[in-house]
Amino acid sequence: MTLDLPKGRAPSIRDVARLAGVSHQTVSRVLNDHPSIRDSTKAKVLQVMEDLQYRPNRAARALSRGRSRTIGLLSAESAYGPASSIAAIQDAAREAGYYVNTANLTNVDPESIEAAIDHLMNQSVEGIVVIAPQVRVFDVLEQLSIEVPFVTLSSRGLLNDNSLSVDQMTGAREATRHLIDLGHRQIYHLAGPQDWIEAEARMRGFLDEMWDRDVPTMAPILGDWTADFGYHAGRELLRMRDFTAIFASNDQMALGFMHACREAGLVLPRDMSIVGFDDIPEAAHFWPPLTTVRQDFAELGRRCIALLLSSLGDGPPSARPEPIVPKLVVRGSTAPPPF
Amino acid sequence: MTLDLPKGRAPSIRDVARLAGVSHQTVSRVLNDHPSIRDSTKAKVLQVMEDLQYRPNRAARALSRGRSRTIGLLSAESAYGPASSIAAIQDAAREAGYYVNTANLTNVDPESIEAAIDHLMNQSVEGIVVIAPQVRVFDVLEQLSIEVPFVTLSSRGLLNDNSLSVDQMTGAREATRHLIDLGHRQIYHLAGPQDWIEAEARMRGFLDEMWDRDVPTMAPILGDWTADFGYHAGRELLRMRDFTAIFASNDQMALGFMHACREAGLVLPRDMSIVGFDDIPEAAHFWPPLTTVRQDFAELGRRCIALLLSSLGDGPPSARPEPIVPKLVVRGSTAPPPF
DNA sequence: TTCACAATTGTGACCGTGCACATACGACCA
DNA sequence: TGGTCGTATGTGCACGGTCACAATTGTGAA
Repeated sequence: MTLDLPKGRAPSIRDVARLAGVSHQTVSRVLNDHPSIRDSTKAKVLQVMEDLQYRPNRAARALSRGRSRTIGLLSAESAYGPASSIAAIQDAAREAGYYVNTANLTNVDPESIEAAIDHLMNQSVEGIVVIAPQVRVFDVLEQLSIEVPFVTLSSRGLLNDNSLSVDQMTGAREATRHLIDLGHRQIYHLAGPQDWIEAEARMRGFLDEMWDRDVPTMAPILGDWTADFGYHAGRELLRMRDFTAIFASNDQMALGFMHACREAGLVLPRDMSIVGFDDIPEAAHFWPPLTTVRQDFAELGRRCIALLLSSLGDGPPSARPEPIVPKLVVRGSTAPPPF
Repeated sequence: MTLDLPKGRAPSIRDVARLAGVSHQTVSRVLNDHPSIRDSTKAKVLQVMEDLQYRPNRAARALSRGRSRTIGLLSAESAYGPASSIAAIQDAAREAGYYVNTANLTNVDPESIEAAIDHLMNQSVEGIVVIAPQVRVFDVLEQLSIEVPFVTLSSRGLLNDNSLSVDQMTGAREATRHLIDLGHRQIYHLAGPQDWIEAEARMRGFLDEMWDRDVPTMAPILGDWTADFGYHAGRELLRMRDFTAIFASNDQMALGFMHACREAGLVLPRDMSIVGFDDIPEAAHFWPPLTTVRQDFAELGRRCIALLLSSLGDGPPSARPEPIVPKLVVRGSTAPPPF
């Protein structure tokens, strides 16, 4: 006495209801774990669902509830760090029953940013996570007056204060202090691109520490995060050997700089001390192994979702979270100055 | 004479219709670029949409059309390569008017894989892209009998033949040939994890080339892609200096191996030749700069979406695409053997 | 038994859009 | 003048869930 089903169409709660001999509303209740359903009824319905390979239709649910359970992720194609936060974000969101829709940003001109946000808004995302740490992106976001809660992964107390970050300044200060403590007095800083928030914070940390310790500073070099840049900058800088240490704003640039040093015949770390930032997994195997600052990107990603969910009214009303403090990892690329 | 709108609710086509003095269906036609609409009518409707900041409701659209315009991306947390394909996939999909939903795979046990696929299916994705090149993932996929078209990024002609890949074998053969041509006869292969399809293909390429050139092979070392592994494996291998060259299955392991070489007092490339695979952006700045095999991951990602879209009936019926051929990049980490 | 009340289940409308079909309008031809 | 056709627009319902509310059943106390 099997009733047959409309073929070519996925089964709906009404199909399930008919076969289970209940009303569609009862099926809906089973789906949503409504408290007052007789166990026997529930079992029967679940059995039919199983038989029919029933899957709730997300669009219908979103439509009738007015909630999409989707989070948008705006990410700028970029370095190691963000990439490892992204996985954490997706995992955390999924665990909380949300879907994640990603939009990539290849350019940071206002049009692209707006287009990407638009793309996300068009799918009725309930919240947005922004991992695009360029200053410019934030400026655009600020003007866009986005209608949904959003969280940014960077350290500027702007907008709705929903921003999270690693405490870049402290990390940079530690790195700088380490060099000063070793006895270095001529220290360059290989900074990240001017318009990156992280780059700015690291540079500030460097400058502040130098200032506090009364060490005369040399103008930072503005780079672009790549190993290539570190290499070329190194070639330039090493013409005048007027420094004994360098603090690079990320590990890639540090690597490129090391390359330039070896090419110039320097022995590391005897002739030159180098500190990086990020602690990418390869840093321990550079030659010499790189002294750097470790950040916990995964933790950052998880907190990010926690914060967003609390904005959405889901999850605990997370207190304004403290920034994650990064940690200096001393390896073989730093030593006292040669004289 | 502005009619006011229900507040607290986003405007719908009916709201637009009312204000524009037309029927909701006319508004729908404007949205979908229906050919027979008077220009004046269309302009009027568009104006009202603009005024109201109207956004079509995606859920409603998906429900009524029965299409979600969403693609699922199943990705295994992994190395450099896939990461750079992902951005390309997302861009290409967005350009084609699709949304991308990502599910990460942290474990590759069958339950996790099934859960991830389930997560994607639950949002009514129309197709799935799989970037999870472990053999196991494919085995599970094969058994799961997924109801939507899907494309995989790897070189096994299985399932619906919708798989794309870089021709790993050819790349590996070229790398190996390069070492043999330099005069090396004792060559180790530092392979990737057994269960990765790429790892297998590269190992096969290595073995085939060695065989064809009548060079006796030594058993490959099975690694885990990390620089750490390359380092530790290197320490072991270098106890017996019974080889003059090594072909590592990715650049990270090559880096770790170089670390071990220097620690053992070897001068590179004089005492040891090393070839990697992938050409990550940092490889040119290793010490010495790494000879490696370059793959175009972005192109791979783009083709991937093209293939999936054609399965979905969108886009041109792309002919079965040829695999992308990687290219050997010779740098400073290879030289003739010492004797 | 009978009533109050809680537990369980059913009914119908609604969410916002697209589809099938009906209708109105104008042009053109016989 | 009437009929035919093509363009432009309107009407009503379906999509698959959820919500508010109504109806039914079961349980214990009076």
